[in-house]
Amino acid sequence: MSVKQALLALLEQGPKYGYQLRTEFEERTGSTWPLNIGQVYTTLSRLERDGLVVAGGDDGEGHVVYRTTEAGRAEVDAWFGSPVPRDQPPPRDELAIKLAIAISSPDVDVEYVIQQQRTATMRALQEHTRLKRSGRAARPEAPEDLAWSLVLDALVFEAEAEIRWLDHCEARLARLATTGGGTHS
Amino acid sequence: MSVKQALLALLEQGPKYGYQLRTEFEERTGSTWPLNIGQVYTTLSRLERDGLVVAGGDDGEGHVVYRTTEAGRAEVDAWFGSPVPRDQPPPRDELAIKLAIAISSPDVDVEYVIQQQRTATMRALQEHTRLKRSGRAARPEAPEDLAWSLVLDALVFEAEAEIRWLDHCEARLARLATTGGGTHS
DNA sequence: CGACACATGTAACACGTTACATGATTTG
DNA sequence: CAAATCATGTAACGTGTTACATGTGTCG
Repeated sequence: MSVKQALLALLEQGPKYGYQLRTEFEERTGSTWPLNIGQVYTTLSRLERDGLVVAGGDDGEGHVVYRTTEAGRAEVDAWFGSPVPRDQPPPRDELAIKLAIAISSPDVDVEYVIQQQRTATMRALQEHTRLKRSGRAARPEAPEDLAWSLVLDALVFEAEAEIRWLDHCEARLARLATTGGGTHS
Repeated sequence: MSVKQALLALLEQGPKYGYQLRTEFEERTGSTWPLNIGQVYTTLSRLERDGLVVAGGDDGEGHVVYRTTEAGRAEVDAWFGSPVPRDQPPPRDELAIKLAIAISSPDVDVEYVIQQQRTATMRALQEHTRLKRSGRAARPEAPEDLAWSLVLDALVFEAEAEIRWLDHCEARLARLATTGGGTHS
């Protein structure tokens, strides 16, 4: 649900062809989220079918160039003008679901699950900070570098929150084990 | 990619039928993520097709009862035994993508986008804390209540991290505007 | 020449959502 | 009786992934 709008937003800054869209998408997010070229073309077909973009208009090099329509422009404005919905059913959080089910399952060593996850998340966190230190994002001058830097920060913030939550879960479970709690189920 | 494993894990605690699986899933996650009943049946069909569950064995009330196979049990063990992958391409973050593209787009008021999002996320955060105060999660005694409590905590931690990130973005952009930066593009 | 990047697609599949169809049982 | 809940499914669609097919241009 985000590739569609992202491609549309990129197209609004000037007509582009498919391969170019992938390149620009990856540049602006610092190659954090690789975008399969196949998906670019299928998404463009659907956008065209829905009247949000039109193909046509040579760029003098024989590329299949797309540009936004009025409806497409409206869609982009709506995207930027409204927040990503964070109320109502939030997107499913696999980790939270996993722990929730693990807790009420005998035969599952919840402590171990938590420790495994923390190790993995900390490794990811270290990789993100390493990238920040070493990359263009270290001294962002161009807007694209700033964008990359901020994307990396988002990943860092998310990872830190996840680790804090895991610690929190561990503490709650430990307290439950020592005080009344006892065995579950 | 999480409903499949969740249903499988629930089935490993005893044979169940479709409707029952939805109820249990929602109970254990405190109705945070409603699960469409249609998806339960299609997922069960696919699990059966893949040899992870088998249908059959009456429960004495004419329900279509499923139970895990050996392969299904292995799948569940693998799920609990390995972390949710947080390295390599992390799942696409719509908000991060949106801001990254917005930053390198003239004609987009990034400040406004950030403020809109912060308002929405703070509203969601308040709703989560309200639920925590008022619900069963306030004094978790049963394991399911603890699970719900922890799920709510996860949502709170995520929302807080998002707000911190938005503040961070705003600060970086403000600094860029006052110091050298100037207009982009 | 051979490998690699550029460039455009198609097909098959996985997962998820919504809406529809159908019927039994329970409860006000 | 009417409405709600329990219960099982199917169909159509949206989005995303992987793999395959095909061809051009460039560079060592």
